[in-house]
Amino acid sequence: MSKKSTRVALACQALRQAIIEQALPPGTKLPEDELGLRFGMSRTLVREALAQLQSEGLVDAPPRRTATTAKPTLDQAREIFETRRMLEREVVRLVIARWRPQFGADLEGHVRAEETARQAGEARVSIRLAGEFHTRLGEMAGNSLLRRYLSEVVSRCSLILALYGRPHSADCAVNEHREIVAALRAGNAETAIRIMDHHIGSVEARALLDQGRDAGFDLGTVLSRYASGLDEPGSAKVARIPKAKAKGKR
Amino acid sequence: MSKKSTRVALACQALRQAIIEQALPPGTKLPEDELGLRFGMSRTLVREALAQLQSEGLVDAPPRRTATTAKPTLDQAREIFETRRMLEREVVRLVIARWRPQFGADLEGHVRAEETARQAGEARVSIRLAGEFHTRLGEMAGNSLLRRYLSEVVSRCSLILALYGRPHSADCAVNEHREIVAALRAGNAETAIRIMDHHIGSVEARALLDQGRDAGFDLGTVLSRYASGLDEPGSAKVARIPKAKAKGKR
DNA sequence: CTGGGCATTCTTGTATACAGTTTTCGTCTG
DNA sequence: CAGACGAAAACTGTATACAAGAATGCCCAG
Repeated sequence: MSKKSTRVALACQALRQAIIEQALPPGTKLPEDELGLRFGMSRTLVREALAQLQSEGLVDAPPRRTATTAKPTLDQAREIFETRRMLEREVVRLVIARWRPQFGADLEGHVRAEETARQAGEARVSIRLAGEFHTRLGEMAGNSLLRRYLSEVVSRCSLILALYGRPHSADCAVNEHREIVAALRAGNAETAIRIMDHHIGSVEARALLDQGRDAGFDLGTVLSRYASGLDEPGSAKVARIPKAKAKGKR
Repeated sequence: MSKKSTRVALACQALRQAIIEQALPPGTKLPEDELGLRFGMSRTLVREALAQLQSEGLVDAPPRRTATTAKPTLDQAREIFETRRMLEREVVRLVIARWRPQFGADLEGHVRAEETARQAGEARVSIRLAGEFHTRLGEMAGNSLLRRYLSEVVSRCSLILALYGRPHSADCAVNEHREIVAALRAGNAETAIRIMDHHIGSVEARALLDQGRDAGFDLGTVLSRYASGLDEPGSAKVARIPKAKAKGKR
């Protein structure tokens, strides 16, 4: 939300990315201490970040237990997709209503990037770009609240795919995105909505068909990839540096 | 969101209520210290509550300055109403789709309560009930995410009315609510949506027509009305009680 | 073995200390 | 008298301490 580029916002961003890109599978424990250690900040800030992510539905933080990456139930998943479909519909309407030629170029460029990533087999990048396509549309709708809601559901859908979907998702998605752009450009709202609905439907189907698997992974190594801009010991931006009484990873 | 009935949730609730009922006009300063004093908790928790409310759009908390009750711009107000209209539309559709006879009785009871409050001239209660009517619909839609989004926009609309609307708002609203219930009962989605749209439109018109006024009020006395369940000195639920180094209201 | 404590350890809940920023206000100067 | 300066006051940012609640594991009675 607010662009306050504070450290908690960075931590948030790092975790959000990691969760969305499915690097931290649903259910992964997120102990405040350890995150604080990794991010080079105190639990106070980690806790703030976790609260934020919880409100975005990416993290479960039940009262007196360790937070985990969210693990939505099938019912919740359905709700999220239902909501997403509504929002995307409205976004399409708004984008067409406010259409600028520049939008077309912009979106087409994005789709090209998706295609490139797909061909390169860059799963992680593909996933991110696929989400960003929708986010981008959300921006074009010119309603920041709607954009926020859309971003939230899109993120959560990534999470759901990680939980219930099959590993390598965004394949045909690229083509569907291309079709959507074409429909938008043509300015036919009903058509565009129909395609978008179908697109979401196919994503949902992919998600709710087969069951998830658990990959092996390590919290530390994964996070180190996402913690750029944080935890630079010599940053000197901060008065006191957390003591980090490293106890050797248990 | 999560029903964790912790103290911060209570503080949140108290502030939210106070803001929605327009007891704390937009722009009111909310210093962490003073809130902590009032609520009998430390800044840590107050801060958490404020963060939550900020994410709901009820509080502005710019980086290094005192938080205030939110003061949306006209543009933001328009965005919020636009979004609300979308959500309410979808809610109406869903409610009709899942209609139970009990819904009718429930809603009619609610409208009666609104009517009673209106006649009694209970402005504060009227405002709350008017919002709850929509919230109630949100529950009947059977989609908790959608419900959350709806609650959020409804709250924010109350805030907007406090800022830009005329003092005593929810008058004719009761009748419009009655019409909506009738349309829902009839099961005609298109009609119900049309009425709902008109309803939101009239609320919006009321809001964005004349400008706000500032009433006299005092943070302390206002909050004391909303802090029930908090700050009971003998509650003994907590180990340590904040020291409350009362410095006599400046 | 085998389930039920009970001690130990891991983590979270919450208050508080201290440093750094922003505001406020009074005073001084042109 | 307006604006500038500067010191004091009011707050927020962040780390940390300590208490208390879960989780884990171990030992013993049955």
